[in-house]
Amino acid sequence: MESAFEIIAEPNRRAILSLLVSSQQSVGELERQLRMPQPTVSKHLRVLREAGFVESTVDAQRRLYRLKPEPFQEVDAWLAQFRRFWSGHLDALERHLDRMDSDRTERSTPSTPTKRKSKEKTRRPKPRT
Amino acid sequence: MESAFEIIAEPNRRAILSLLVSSQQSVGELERQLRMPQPTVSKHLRVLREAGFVESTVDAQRRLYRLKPEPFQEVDAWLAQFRRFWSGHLDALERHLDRMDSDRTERSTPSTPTKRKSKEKTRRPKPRT
DNA sequence: TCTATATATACCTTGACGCGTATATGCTCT
DNA sequence: AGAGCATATACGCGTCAAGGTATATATAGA
Repeated sequence: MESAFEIIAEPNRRAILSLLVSSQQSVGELERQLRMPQPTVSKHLRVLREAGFVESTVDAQRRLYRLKPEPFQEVDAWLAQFRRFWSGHLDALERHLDRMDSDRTERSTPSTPTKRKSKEKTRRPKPRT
Repeated sequence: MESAFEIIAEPNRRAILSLLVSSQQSVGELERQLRMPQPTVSKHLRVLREAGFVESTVDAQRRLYRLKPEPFQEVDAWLAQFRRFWSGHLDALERHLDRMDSDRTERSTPSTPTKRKSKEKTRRPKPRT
């Protein structure tokens, strides 16, 4: 349960985060809105806190939880490498064309030199490195 | 294993996706670069394919896998609601002020009418800040 | 046809995670 | 001090997913 990705894999935790985006909330408020037992909420909040998604302050008997930005940025940073791929439809088209091409020409691997000929089959008894 | 979030929770799957961002790859190429057993790679690819992250075409005995944009967009869409929060420090200040206010006014739950039986007090001897 | 290669799938085991229940801790007011 | 509320934690359980090993399927070449 280290990475931010595992944290947000849980639907209830995503729901909690979505609720906290409007304003900070106490455990009881989250509990009521999400209609889930209090221990469940507390436990998810603990996970979220330890992962740095939220922090809490004490208000009498309550704990007020609010978001922290860092883990979101981490996720966003990872997602960024794909953004150029899917946000631009240009890229999608590009890849589509590239694919049709490589389907026939038998694609060039980035690492492998690819000395392939036209109709040369991919015959290549590659020894396992 | 429905949501896109659960899919990218797995580190090896994220690694596969990151490799595919440069160009499409065969299972064997991924296997070598990631240094993990072939069945593992195939299994992860299957999960990724069923979740719509990748698609494959046949090249002789090989399968060439490449990315598909939709699930990434889904993740990004969810992340978007938090973006205004972490990118602008302004918002952080806003939240801080809002919090101090809501401490006193005691927010009302959307579904429950909030029957504060006694007059609301919300004692707060230690604001902690 | 037989063999080597490339990928997929089946079976099993293990460990982690989420939930429910019960209980503990902490705070406040009377 | 005692009661009541708000939250945290401990424990047992069921499930599910990931890894490993073995095997199945498909394709190409001799």
